[in-house]
Amino acid sequence: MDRTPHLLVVDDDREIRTLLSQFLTRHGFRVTGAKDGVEMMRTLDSARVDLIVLDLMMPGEDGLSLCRRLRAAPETAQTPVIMLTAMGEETDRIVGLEMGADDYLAKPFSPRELLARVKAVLRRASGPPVSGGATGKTLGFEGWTLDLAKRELRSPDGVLVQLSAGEYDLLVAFVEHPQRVLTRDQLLDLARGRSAVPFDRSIDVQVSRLRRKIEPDPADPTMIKTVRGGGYLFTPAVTGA
Amino acid sequence: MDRTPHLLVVDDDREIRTLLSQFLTRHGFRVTGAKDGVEMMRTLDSARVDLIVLDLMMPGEDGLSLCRRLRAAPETAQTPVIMLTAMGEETDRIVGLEMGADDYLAKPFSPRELLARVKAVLRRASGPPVSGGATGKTLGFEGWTLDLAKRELRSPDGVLVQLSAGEYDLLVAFVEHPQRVLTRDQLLDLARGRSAVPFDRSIDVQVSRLRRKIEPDPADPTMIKTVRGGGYLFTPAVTGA
DNA sequence: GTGAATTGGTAACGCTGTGTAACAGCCGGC
DNA sequence: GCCGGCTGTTACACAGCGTTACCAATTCAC
Repeated sequence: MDRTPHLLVVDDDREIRTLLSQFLTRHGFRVTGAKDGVEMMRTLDSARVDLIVLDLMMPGEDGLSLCRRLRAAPETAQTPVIMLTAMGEETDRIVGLEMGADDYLAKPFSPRELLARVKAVLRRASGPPVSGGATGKTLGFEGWTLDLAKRELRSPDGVLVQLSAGEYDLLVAFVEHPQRVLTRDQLLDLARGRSAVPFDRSIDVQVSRLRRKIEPDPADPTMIKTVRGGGYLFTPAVTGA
Repeated sequence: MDRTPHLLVVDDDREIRTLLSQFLTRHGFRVTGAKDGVEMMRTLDSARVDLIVLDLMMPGEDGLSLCRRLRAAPETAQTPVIMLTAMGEETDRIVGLEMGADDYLAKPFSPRELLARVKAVLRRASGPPVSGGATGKTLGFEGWTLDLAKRELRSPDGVLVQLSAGEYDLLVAFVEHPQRVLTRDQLLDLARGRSAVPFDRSIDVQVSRLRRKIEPDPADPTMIKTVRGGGYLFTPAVTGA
């Protein structure tokens, strides 16, 4: 299984971004770059990210503020963050860590050092205890109930529908991004944490299998619609809780 | 079976951390480093730790405060702690020991000296009490009761269910990390204190045995769910006491 | 409008991961 | 030493997933 961790490098300096991307890619990670908070959020919105490398000093919204926003949003509250900063002062370190960064690195640093930190953070990244965790949520759509804690789906008449792990992950991706066209690439990333290979049809097949279990008439789907040339669209409104 | 003691070195100074890690690893221990309380807690949460080496003076939350927190939490109340401090004053020693540290070492110290203390504390700690286990507490889930002091499990109708030592340890690992997908590696570490060897299927087999004793229908498990490609998930909410 | 090209649906197949029975080694009790 | 229970290993059956292939639906070129 391809569980290559997906890193997101956020830095306004394009040179640093490409440098780090190339280096980390060579060392077996999948890397996406973002030049500011807007791009960062856009990426987080449509892809699963395992760790964020975040520059502290950026024009516009800076790293601290972005980090705070990450921590505030339930989807990203658990995502590890490594902060980069030009100033090696202790105060920044403390502020960064208090803001919720998982590690901190003062510029200039060697890429090898960042690599070591990334690996260390990922090794420990199996989230904090349940106390603060966003676990145990239940989502509803069109009478169906999706229990995220139990990984269970119930049909409108309360029957437990057996989903395979892959079908469940795909459904979660849809339910967390309703009423939006998701490309096969995005779905692959959200549900499988991997990127597409040429002529990848696995999402099509998995969508087909999922439809068979949740669509009243799989031949004429209403919940998961196909957008020709675009991807798939989850039409129901989703209620949280 | 690998019963190599697992040490956790908590110090904000990366140099000291790596130095001690290397030295202790060379002397036959498994060592994890943590740079602050957050990392410490995260590690404790996902791995079994036999002893903690804790720096007294750290930015953010300091060693004394962390030690207090360790003692307050039932899972770590029994875990031995060796305190490191830059100041060799008697007061600190007393405060440290009062806080619940098992031994105390003033910087600068030779690694050999720390090694000796670690061995001594482990020898002492492995004596009377049940290792690692939080004594005296009782946990409940879905009507079941797990008595950590007696190492006993009672079914919802009050019947004592006989568990082997391994099944019990595995169940404790699950119950202490509910609603989180635990990899086979993590479970092996939590329940057995060892790491996986290639093609290690022992966790699968043990899960299967445990299911046979606690699942209403072992063929369609509801409490211990399999996450294909991920590991296992303990779904019930756990109530403490 | 017609035929070709593109895009998507899904059956079928093979690889891989998981469940579990059977077996063997170990350890403790006697 | 013998016996019984526990644990890890092995082997095999089976289910899930990705790939491929083929067909239908849609779009494009003319």
